[in-house]
Amino acid sequence: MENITVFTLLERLSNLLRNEMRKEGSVYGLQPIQLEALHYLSSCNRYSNTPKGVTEYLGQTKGTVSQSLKILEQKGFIIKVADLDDKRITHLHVTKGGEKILADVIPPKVFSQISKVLAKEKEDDIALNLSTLLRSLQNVNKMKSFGVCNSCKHFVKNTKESFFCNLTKEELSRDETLLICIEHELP
Amino acid sequence: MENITVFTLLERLSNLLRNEMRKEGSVYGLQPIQLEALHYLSSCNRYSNTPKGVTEYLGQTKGTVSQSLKILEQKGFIIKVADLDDKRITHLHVTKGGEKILADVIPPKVFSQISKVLAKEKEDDIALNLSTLLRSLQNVNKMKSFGVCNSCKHFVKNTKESFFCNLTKEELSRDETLLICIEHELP
DNA sequence: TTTATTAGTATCGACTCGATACAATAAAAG
DNA sequence: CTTTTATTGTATCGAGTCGATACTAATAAA
Repeated sequence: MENITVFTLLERLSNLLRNEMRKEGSVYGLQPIQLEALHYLSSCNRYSNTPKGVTEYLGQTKGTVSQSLKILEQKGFIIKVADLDDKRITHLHVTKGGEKILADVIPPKVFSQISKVLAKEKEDDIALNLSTLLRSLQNVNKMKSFGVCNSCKHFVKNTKESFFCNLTKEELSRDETLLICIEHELP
Repeated sequence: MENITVFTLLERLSNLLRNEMRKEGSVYGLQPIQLEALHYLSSCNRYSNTPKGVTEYLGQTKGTVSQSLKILEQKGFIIKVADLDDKRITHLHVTKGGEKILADVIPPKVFSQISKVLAKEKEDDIALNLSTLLRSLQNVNKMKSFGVCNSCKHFVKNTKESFFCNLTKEELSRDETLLICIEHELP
């Protein structure tokens, strides 16, 4: 057993990841944080694809996020759509161009090759452990969980094809139930 | 089993870590990257405590690292010592002040509290998995391993208290064998 | 001795990020 | 129904990151 702490290991993995993101993103003139924002927007639901959502997910100030989103918009990777009910809210949609870049860049090549080196069970085991670690940190920190819709305590499955959110009191499509939600809470 | 990839989980943990480092470091006017450099310097051996070592460990360009080190020196957290044999080389030593800050900041509070939430075995399990992941990524990337001296293929244990490096052909103290080495290679 | 290579610094421009200030809208309080 | 407060988002500033480039000094190789 190596006597390296979970923290130190995570610190090193974190650097590796960030450097790789920088390398991949630079091809398209995107910074790591911009790629992460784009990645989030491509996998969150209609309650979460706002500047506020990105802000809370990335843990930065709204001013900072506003700038990053401005650049993503200028480059044509997202478009802003005003909310119909609340005029303060802007929804951010990833464009075809944005999706294309994400498909090329996420996950970075170094990470996608891991599957070839590690056994499937081992990879699942790692994912499970990382998941446990993340949940623990979120609990200690009293942070939002940002889980997928169908694992939320507000999620209701009426029939095989009818889904409902008890918080927003709205119907949900099948695809939507697989997306990240800003209001997610574990049962 | 959640269908979130290892990459995505690591991305989120990485953000959490970085934000926490920023928060902790800001108390002392230090940026995340500066804390990481200081952390590395406090746990590496005499072959590795150079600007070059920090550069390779953090995966950045030497110009960038040179700037960060300049700030750490100005703040009195490290001192520069010229190498006796090779006049191009500078060794970086963490000062008492630097050690003090590290003890306060590393690991960030959020991470040290994890031990209270998770069982010891679970934490060890996570560390083992992270370690496997890191080694795999380093292999695929053909990166340096930056392991501790006594797990290196150049390490020789003569007697119970006599240690030797077959690469540098030098004697090693007991304490040194527990430090990170830039020349580390797995057997 | 000449020519690479290595270790490190200095400077520049594009970008991040927190802080602050601000505008617009919505919700709550009176 | 008006006033106050909270929420959502943008704009601007300064300190700092980071890669690129150019540079110096010292060592190693030809």
